[in-house]
Amino acid sequence: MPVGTQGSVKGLSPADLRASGTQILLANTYHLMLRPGSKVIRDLGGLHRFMAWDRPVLTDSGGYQVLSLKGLVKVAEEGVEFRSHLDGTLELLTPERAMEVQADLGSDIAVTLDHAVLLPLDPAVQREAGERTIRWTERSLRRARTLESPGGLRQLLFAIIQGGGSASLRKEMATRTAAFDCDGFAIGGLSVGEEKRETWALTRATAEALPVDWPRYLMGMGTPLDLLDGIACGIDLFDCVLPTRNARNGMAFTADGPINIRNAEHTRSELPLDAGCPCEACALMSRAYLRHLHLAGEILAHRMLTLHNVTFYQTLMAAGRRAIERGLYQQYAREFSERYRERGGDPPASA
RNA sequence: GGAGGGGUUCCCGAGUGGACAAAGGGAGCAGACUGUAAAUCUGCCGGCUUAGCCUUCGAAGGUUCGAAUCCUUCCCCCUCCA
Repeated sequence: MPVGTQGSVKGLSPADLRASGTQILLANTYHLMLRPGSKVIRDLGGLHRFMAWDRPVLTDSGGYQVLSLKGLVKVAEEGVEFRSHLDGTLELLTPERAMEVQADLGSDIAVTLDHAVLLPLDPAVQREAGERTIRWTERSLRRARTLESPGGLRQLLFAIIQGGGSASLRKEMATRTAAFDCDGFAIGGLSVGEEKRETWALTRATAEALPVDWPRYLMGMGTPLDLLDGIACGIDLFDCVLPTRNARNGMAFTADGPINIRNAEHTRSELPLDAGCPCEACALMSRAYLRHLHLAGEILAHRMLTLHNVTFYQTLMAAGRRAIERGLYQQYAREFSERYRERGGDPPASA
């Protein structure tokens, strides 16, 4: 799921997103609640109509903003108190309100409010955040069942699982969350300071404690290799800002590893970003041209690199799905990883 | 011909006797970015055998313990007047 925090995958139009192979987007409760306001979007027929996107949307509940936003005032049992980053207004985001906003937005998948924490952290505090997340999940789901979305859409509900850096706590939280009546599960609070090995151990522990046939969504990850590793742990859905944010910062993901388009080595390179990528940038544009656009501050650089990265991710996932259907996933993931890691760069322009 | 202003490290531009290899910005080079307050942020940016040394502030010479800063001559640019 490409990330479209404010109802936009920065730089891409709905047509671009369709061309990239994107099936579902993520948007954000907190940001859209502050601007333009969830009632405005509801009155305009919901987020799909508002942003001219007719495919599925998942909305994040705003729990991540506890970690990312400077304006956080406090996390209490009632909910999360924020100082709006737009005008300083004090805002209380409760589990109930998070679901009300998401119902107004009319996302296809709404997510419960959670209490995410950064690692490392005192185990007692990790437990506390996990327990609070369970209570908030219960409140979120109860409220969500009383709500109606624009157009009578039946909104699917995903429950977020926390549990910090402890596999046993994660397992327990997963088991207890699995007892709730919901449509899928989101694994939150990972890639927040722990070692990568830990990330996968925790992901696996969580996923194993969840019912097999329900969708599992690993929140906020990751790199192309992360996605392949995540799939191997039993994950079905991902979101991450890396392909879009890093595109704007000059990074392109390729089968031969990430490249920084600013680097001088691309000055005269007539190669595409990735010869195997079906995106418009790779079909038509050289690295030299994209480098020039980026250094010149041209908006087109951001659009084309974003289009490329999102297309690259979607192509990677589509190929992964095909490999799974044929029972060849491990081989697919290994071959991709080896090339991605080992070549780790571009052939010289003269080659 | 007369009056005045100015030449600083790739560029713009501070600096008017010691804290100056020289502020700041740009350009350039490299790095970071994982449920987006990010088209953002960080580092490097004269050379070397790097707690030091060498070369550098238009050129040459001089004053001084010490000069990008003061003096002399020269070269070059700009403005105004005739």
